[in-house]
Amino acid sequence: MKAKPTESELAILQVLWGRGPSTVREVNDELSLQREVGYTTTLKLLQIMFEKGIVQRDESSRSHVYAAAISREATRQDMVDHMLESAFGGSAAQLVMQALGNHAASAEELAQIRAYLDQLENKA
Amino acid sequence: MKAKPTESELAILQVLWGRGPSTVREVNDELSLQREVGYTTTLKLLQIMFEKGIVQRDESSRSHVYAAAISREATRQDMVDHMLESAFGGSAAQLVMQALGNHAASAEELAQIRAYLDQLENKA
DNA sequence: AATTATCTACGAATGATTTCGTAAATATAC
DNA sequence: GTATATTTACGAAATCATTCGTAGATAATT
Repeated sequence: MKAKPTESELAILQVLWGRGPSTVREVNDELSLQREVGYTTTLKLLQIMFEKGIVQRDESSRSHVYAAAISREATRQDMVDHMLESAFGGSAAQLVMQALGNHAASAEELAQIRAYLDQLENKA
Repeated sequence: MKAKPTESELAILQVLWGRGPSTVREVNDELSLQREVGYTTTLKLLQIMFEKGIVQRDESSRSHVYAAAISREATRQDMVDHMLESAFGGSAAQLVMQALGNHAASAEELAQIRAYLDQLENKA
């Protein structure tokens, strides 16, 4: 099952991952902090995402409660895989260097990455 | 100037970056190796990309010759930046680890990344 | 009880992307 | 020179993503 949320869907998933299960109102309120978005627009998107199986919902109360049905991890991985395939010729190293290049990671982040590399190599 | 090519446009850019300046026929022949695509579809896409300024073209011969007008590097960077923003909360380290996680980089690639980290830290 | 507010469902408009058919011009082959 | 093939330009259909208005049901307020 490949997760390929659209741009708007991803924004909603971010809210659900961050807040946990939420009503349309709650999702819309948080989205509205960033950009203007109508309530029924958020509602419609959540309904579409429900049909697609991207979110699940609890209909026991009048205000349905939506929750992400795909994990942040898995979604990120699918997005990275897709980008690797479509733009980096499958080379993770190329992607990594591009990501670090113009994006001035902090010393702490760099150390974190080194530790991760150590872990990867010890496993092999 | 933000480069945000669509999926199809990216596929064409890949061909142009790989082959250098090419005719519609040449681009279409290469694309056809991967998936079925009509000649006029490729033509139309290149015309649209020309209008958008994504490619340039030489009309001196009857078969126009198209070339990428944006670099692979810059395009990759824009894509990475966009993904960082939309899915990784701006954390390059998170993206890097996600990219290395399920994608079993070779020992050679890992070494390449280490060298790149060294270079980054020496510069700071 | 009547009014107001909130929520869901639905449909539809808008815009972007992708695809390809057809016509006209030009070149190539017979 | 006539027929065939190749190429460009154009338009338009098909699909997808985004947005929101309206109607109807339910709840809350007065």
